[in-house]
Amino acid sequence: MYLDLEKDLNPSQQEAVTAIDGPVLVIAGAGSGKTRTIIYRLAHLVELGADPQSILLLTFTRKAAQEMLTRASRLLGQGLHGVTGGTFHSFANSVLRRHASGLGLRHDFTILDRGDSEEIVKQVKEANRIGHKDRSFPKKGTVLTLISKSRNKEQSLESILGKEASHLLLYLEDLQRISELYQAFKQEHSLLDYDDLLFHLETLLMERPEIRDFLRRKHGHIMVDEFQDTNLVQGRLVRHLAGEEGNVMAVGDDAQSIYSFRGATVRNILEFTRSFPDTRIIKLEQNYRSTQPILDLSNRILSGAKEKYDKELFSSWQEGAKPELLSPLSDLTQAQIVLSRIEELREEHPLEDMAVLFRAGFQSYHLEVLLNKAGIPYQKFGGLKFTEAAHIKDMLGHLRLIQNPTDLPAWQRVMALVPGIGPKTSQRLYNAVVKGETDYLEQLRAKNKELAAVLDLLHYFRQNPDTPYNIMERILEYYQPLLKTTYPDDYPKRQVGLDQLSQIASSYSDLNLFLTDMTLEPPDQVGSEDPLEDRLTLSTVHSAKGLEWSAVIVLDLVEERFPSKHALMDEEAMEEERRLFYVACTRAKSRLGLCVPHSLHNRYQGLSTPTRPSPFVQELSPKLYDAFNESYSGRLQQAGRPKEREEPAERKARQLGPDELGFCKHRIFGRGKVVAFIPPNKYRVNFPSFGLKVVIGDYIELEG
DNA sequence: ACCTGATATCCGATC
DNA sequence: GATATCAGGT
Repeated sequence: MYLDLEKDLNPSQQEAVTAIDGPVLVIAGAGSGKTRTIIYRLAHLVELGADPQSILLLTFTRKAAQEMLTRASRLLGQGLHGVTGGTFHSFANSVLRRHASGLGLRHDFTILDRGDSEEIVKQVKEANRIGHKDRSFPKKGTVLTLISKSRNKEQSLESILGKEASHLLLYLEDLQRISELYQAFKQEHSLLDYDDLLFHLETLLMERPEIRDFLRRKHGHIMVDEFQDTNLVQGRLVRHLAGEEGNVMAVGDDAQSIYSFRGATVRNILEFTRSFPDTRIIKLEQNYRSTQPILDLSNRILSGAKEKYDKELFSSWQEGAKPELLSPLSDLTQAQIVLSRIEELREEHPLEDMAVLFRAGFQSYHLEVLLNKAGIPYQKFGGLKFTEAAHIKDMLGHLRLIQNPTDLPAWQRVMALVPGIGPKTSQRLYNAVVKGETDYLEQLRAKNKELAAVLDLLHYFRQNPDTPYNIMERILEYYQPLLKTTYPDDYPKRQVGLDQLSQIASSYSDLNLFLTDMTLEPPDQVGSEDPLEDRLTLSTVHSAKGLEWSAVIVLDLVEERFPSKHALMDEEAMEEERRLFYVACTRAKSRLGLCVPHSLHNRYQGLSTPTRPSPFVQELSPKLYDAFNESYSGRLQQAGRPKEREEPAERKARQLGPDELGFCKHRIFGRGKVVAFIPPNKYRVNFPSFGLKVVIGDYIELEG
């Protein structure tokens, strides 16, 4: 059996598949068969006799890599054993494990997830009494975000602060100090965060040319997917690995770049041709996914961009329903309306072929409640991850501590579970353990039976290594009772989570590998029920990247939500929001719904605040969609019919007309965007550095 | 001295 | 829902 490229692919795709010598840059529009092209290229390479081991496929998630490999082997009718496929991070991890000693690292280093890194930030901050009792000192999460941004964008903390958080500039020195202490702490205790994986790999490749050359020889064919979302180090890593004349293919779409917040830059696409002078550039512009009406609307979103994209997708399917603009009265009724729309669409499409997309994880809460009530099964991507739940972290903490006794975040978690031990004692114990001072330890052990039991348990497994599953079974014996006391309300749910973790663990024989996978590629939100069940997808737009559904509904297309309020004052950020919206719309094959609620319910003020439609929606010509409004009876009504009444009765704040809403100046907060008027004389204003504030009218000066 | 529970504030997207 | 600090108890 061999591939019929001419029958299965269009000419551009064929070119991309067969250009296997030298560097290739593929600019692949949304839905242009990018994945298909990569799959055929994989298969084609192997068919031509390339050793699968020589292929390196770098993708955005491991899931993506795995899916491509499975589909390619199905196409070929043979397994593709030996292909290295995964994320930059997982690739870096496996190289570093093998060559850790070359960098003065322990080969069993621990990888920190975000929460772990925050814990370390907190610890160095407290130990050095930085920002002590200062309420306005940035929180550990903010501190970590800034440090990581600085590293990812390879800019000084000062310039990051100046651009994104100028109100924190007065803490610059403290933040720099924390950053240094954080780096030193990781180094000292064999801990690596996500950024370290990439930078350490780069160091290794530069300092050890023999290792670099070995990898170059091994991976004669490199493919990089989602190239628009790689950051500077990743770009350099590709260059190091490929060499100047390497057989490297980068696939990306500058119009879909949505990760600049973590340092991704389209510069990598632009500079690809400079790094590899003989690059062939291939464009895929024919869209095989969406109907023409959906593409028309999507193209229109891009045409409003500041930076122009020199492509316009055209569809293979002309016919199709126009996108729908749904305008519920509030975000609460939006959930209701989306639910009924899904039930209608269900007549045409299975649940698994539909998705509801949103900007941030919490935006689906209302809908989730209703879906549960209505008994509609769903899976959610983005938002809280399986491994971020407290009980899972507790369990993994024990395992990590067995593997690396100096893993501080794990230590803190485990010790916090022991009665009578709080943060101070835990810290002191940790210091004693690291320094090998047994006196203090013994003293406490004698007093605290529970402490002795836990330490003995950990010690036992260090002496007698066992499978992750067996270790977990043993730890559960003592953790299970704790679960009930600490989570009296929802421990059954958490019990299920632990069972799932056991299930996953049972397929691993190596503890280190299991732990690494849990941080690097945490399992998708594990549904409790049958995995084959027909389920609706709820997802953040970011997590929906690369995926497609027949019907897609996008929530909360109002200012502050989508675009996010963090982006309102920053032009570049707004452009990224625009591309994000573009990505959301181009996920849809035949049905697209855009929701623009008239008001948002504000839990903490206990009232509904009016909204303004997203500017990206406002600039769309009404010809591009059919509009429906929610009537006061809760039903959708085609727009253009006589309206019943202007304002809902319960609305407490008056909606400002578009002309009245503008910018204002505040003596302390600076310039901000007026979001709403709250009678009698207050305003809700979004200040770029301070966030949303309710201010009294007398204190601000309205512009215009 | 330090643990533990109560209370106010804020909330983006990911490996 | 989480984080950080405060107040009360041992």
